[in-house]
Amino acid sequence: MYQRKIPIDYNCGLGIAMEVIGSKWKFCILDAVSKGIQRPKDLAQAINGITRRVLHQQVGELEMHGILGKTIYTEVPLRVEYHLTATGKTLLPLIEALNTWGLEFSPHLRAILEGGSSVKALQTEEAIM
Amino acid sequence: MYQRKIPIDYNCGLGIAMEVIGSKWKFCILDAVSKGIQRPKDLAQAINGITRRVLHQQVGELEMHGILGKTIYTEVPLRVEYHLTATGKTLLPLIEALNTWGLEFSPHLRAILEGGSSVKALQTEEAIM
DNA sequence: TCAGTCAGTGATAAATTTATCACTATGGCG
DNA sequence: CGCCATAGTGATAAATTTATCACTGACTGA
Repeated sequence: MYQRKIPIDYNCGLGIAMEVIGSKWKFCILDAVSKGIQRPKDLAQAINGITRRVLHQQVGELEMHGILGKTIYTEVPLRVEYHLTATGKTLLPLIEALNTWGLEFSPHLRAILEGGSSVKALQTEEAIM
Repeated sequence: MYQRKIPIDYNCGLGIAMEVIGSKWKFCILDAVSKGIQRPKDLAQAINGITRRVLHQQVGELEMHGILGKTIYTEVPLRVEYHLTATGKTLLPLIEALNTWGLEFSPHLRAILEGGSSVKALQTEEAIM
């Protein structure tokens, strides 16, 4: 794994949370696992846009951080399943809340980024006094 | 601002949320602003480790996304204040929750990353069946 | 004029995260 | 053996985010 050069601030809860779950795919992975999708192959199919390589990287970090657990069944063909640990389960409400917020905010972001001339309500509030 | 090459998925709430608040400093900035620290200079002092340049970048994005509003007082010396918009305020509970979670998780992360030989409870659960 | 405060910008480098592509390894099965 | 499916790794490039450093600009007051 990548060896950090800038140290983590263990006193900033937000920083810690970001370190553990703040990446492009981790939320999605946890969400999928919580819904019963447990095998790498299925995860890769279920999560739109992720590649096997990246999935492994992210899952590996989640496992290392104690958010996901891994079970290897020595069947043929090989079967591997990931599951949320107790710690991992404490994240679910946060994920759900963030997802909900994001979906609500989505149209605004789209309007802002795509030069929405229609939606102006939430646009930059800038005032000169 | 940086021009994305990989497009955003507007259907993934988590992705949207990450786009808007998922960065090293944004949470901290919002937290500070919500506590009444509103001027750039004060924010730069209050947030440990951030530089003026980066602060401006991040604040600018938050403003563009409609999370922060900006008021310019044409006094001397110039005074600028940022404040949470209505949308921004909807983020506060999430920030609080993430911060709390992070602080609770902090010791585990530290133990894991710093080769903790003492704390083993939450370590990788890997089983072979 | 010169230093001092405050807010901000431009160019660029460094750090970090994600993505690509080509591989290895195990075992079943025709 | 050759080919399938599964899970995984190594090397490296590309994308993205953060950091550095030197600036501009407006204004005050000595």
